[in-house]
Amino acid sequence: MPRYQPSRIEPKWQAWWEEHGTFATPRLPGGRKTYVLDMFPYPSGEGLHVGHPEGYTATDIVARFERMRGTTVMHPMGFDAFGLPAEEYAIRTGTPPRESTERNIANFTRQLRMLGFSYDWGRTLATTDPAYVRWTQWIFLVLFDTWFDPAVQRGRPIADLPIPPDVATAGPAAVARYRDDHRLAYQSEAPVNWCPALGTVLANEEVIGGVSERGGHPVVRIPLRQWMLRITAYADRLERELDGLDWPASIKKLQCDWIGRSTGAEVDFAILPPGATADAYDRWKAARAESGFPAKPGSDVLRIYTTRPDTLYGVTFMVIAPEHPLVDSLTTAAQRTEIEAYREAASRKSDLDRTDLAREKSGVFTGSSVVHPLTGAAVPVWVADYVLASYGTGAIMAVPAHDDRDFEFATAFGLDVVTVVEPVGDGRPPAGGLFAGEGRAVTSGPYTGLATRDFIAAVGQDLAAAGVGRPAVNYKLRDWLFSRQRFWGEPFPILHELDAHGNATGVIRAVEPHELPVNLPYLTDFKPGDTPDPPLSRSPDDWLFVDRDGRRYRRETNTMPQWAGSCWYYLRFLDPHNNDRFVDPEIEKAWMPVDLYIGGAEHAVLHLLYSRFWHKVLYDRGHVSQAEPFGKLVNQGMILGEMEFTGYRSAKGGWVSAEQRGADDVAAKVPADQVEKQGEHFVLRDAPKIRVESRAYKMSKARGNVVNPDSVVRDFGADSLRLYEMFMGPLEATKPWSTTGVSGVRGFLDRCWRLVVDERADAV
RNA sequence: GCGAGAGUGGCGAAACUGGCAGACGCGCUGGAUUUAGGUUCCAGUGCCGCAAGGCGUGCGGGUUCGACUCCCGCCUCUCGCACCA
Repeated sequence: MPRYQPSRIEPKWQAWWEEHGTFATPRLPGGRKTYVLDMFPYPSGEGLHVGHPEGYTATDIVARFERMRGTTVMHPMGFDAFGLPAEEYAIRTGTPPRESTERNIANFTRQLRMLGFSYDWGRTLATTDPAYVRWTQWIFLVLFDTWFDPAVQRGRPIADLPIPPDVATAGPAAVARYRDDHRLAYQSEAPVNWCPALGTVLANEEVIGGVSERGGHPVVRIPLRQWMLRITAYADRLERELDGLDWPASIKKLQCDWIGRSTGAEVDFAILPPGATADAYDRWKAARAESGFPAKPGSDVLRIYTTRPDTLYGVTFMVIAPEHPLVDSLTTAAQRTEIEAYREAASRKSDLDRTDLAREKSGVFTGSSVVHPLTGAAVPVWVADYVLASYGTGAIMAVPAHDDRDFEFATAFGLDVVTVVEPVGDGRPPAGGLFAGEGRAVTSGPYTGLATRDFIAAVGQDLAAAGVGRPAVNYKLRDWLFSRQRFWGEPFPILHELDAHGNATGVIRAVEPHELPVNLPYLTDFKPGDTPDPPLSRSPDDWLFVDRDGRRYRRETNTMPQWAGSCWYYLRFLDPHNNDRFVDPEIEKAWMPVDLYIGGAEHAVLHLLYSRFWHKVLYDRGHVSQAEPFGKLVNQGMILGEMEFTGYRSAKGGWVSAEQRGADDVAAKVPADQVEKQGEHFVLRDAPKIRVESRAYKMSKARGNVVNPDSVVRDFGADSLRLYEMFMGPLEATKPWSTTGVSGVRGFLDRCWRLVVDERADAV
């Protein structure tokens, strides 16, 4: 018998499996079912990375094990193929993105087959397939056709939206606009990071220090009409329904933090006209006591949100965001120049800059004051960018004695600090005048002596009774900015009505479901332009303009973000060839939820939150049978490059120990076999006094430490690669690659082979 | 700062509900094959000790017939989040 030769064994059986449909999954499970899913890859031009097969091997083990136990197993694979790299490659080379994407998918498929995973390849899909895009667009139309009813905490058809009488009497156009404002998919003017040099809008993460991460070009914040998805309506359910899921605690925590629920109160501070007399405030107070707390604040109040209404007596100033609508009216003539300049500077910063760590506090006094609702005292109003317009009401009451940000600001600008809470128990005095914890109230009028919790309850009632406050819940989660000024994405199935002059009337309508998909037009030029106008706006007229019912419409020219396709692919795998529905309800009910979902932790928040959101909307509208898509989730860790050792050489050429190196000594790579471990440190084998530094880096082309699965399979075989990756350590851990480790595993497989095969015997 | 996770040989690590600690691999040592080096194969390898034996899962305590595993306190490291009022 011959030696163990994976290069002969593996392709033979892979061909056999394919020929015999070994891993084909029936339409419905016979008895017990399990759905084992990998996070599908983006088919990049580089091909598979050794990190991919780690999770894929883990799910493959479970899938094969369950099949052997008689379970019907769903184990599919597909491709998340829309996205920026294909588009940039297309722009560089002039190749249409669909061409390079198809080539990359073919290469990925070849590599995945070579690794011998037991996927049902009859179910494969790519998010870029027109037949798939059709249903992505269809689900978008479900979102478009849904409003969130807070009374029942669930999405309902837009036709069921109650129309207030004053809207109804204003005519059908007003009703349509009212509906548009309540849909889960809606349009709004949102400030975005626009980079003129790159001709594109950038994500917050792509802007560093006010310039683009790529190329260092200036980025400006401009308002732009955008499609948004009302994920905030589902914030409460997205948080609460994490409970029943078998997910790592850290991922649940991450999602909770991202949603960021907090409870507190909204409080109105009256704005009195300059020179108002004392009784003007009394009149305002009396009117408020009668009318109660208005749903929307008028221009006569500054509404704030606080989690600590018990610190109201410690308020020494107010801060509003530079984008707050009252900035103009609150700014006095003397302060106007300074405020304008500050606001201008703030508009150039991205959100990320503004929340940059350890930044010095900055701000400008508006010149105006508001009236404290409990004491009647005048409180000065400042504008500062540490207050974000997009959270709460965009305005805060500052309590420098009990909030470290307010404390920093007060210290920087010499504002008063008034202590109103003291710690109870060990009686430690607050350090540095700052105490952010809960305790007992001091110098707080009638509330003095109350514990924080009791104070919050009591003052909440009193504020509500006086019509100047109410309990409130806030979320860090923002609505999801869903449109991109890009070519390579799903077009929105939306038409904008035009008037006789070709201008948009503001009326929009959905493309009829039977007209889907709206395919991308053929464009020779899909580069982003000088303006934020999307590439699709340069489409040929026969794509761009359509006539319906005697009216002319222009298609929406933004495209959907890459997340769209990955939000529901796990449903399409169940019924990939269905032309009538996105998934057959009987099939969906039989297979869902996904029993095991494995993928990288980088998707802990975005992908997993977005798909849960879409799934809940589909559930509310009766299209799927369960509220949550993924039962058990496991996050694989990253595979780093081979461990690298760095030594230092002096100008004379001799080695210098790492901890004693001077500024002039140069780093040099040391081969691993010249290094050994001594206690806590690595040293040179020939000179054990010389310490070297050790570190494993992320695999990257630039560093040249990328390991290609093709060469690993060629040198050692797919089974050695798979077995090695499972032996590297815990799936969840971040760990370095080791080629000697792969060869060790190959030696182990060689030994296994010899246990059952006598290589010295003649061929049978 | 807040949160989560992890500390076991020279190294990556295993040990499922408390029941023979260190499977398997790397490295190292010895041997076989080879003109030699490399490759391949076989054996050994937690630490101390010639041995008998003793000691060992970050440190200190506790529960238990029995603790890597459970409880309390401390130390170290890694990862995530971080002006969200």
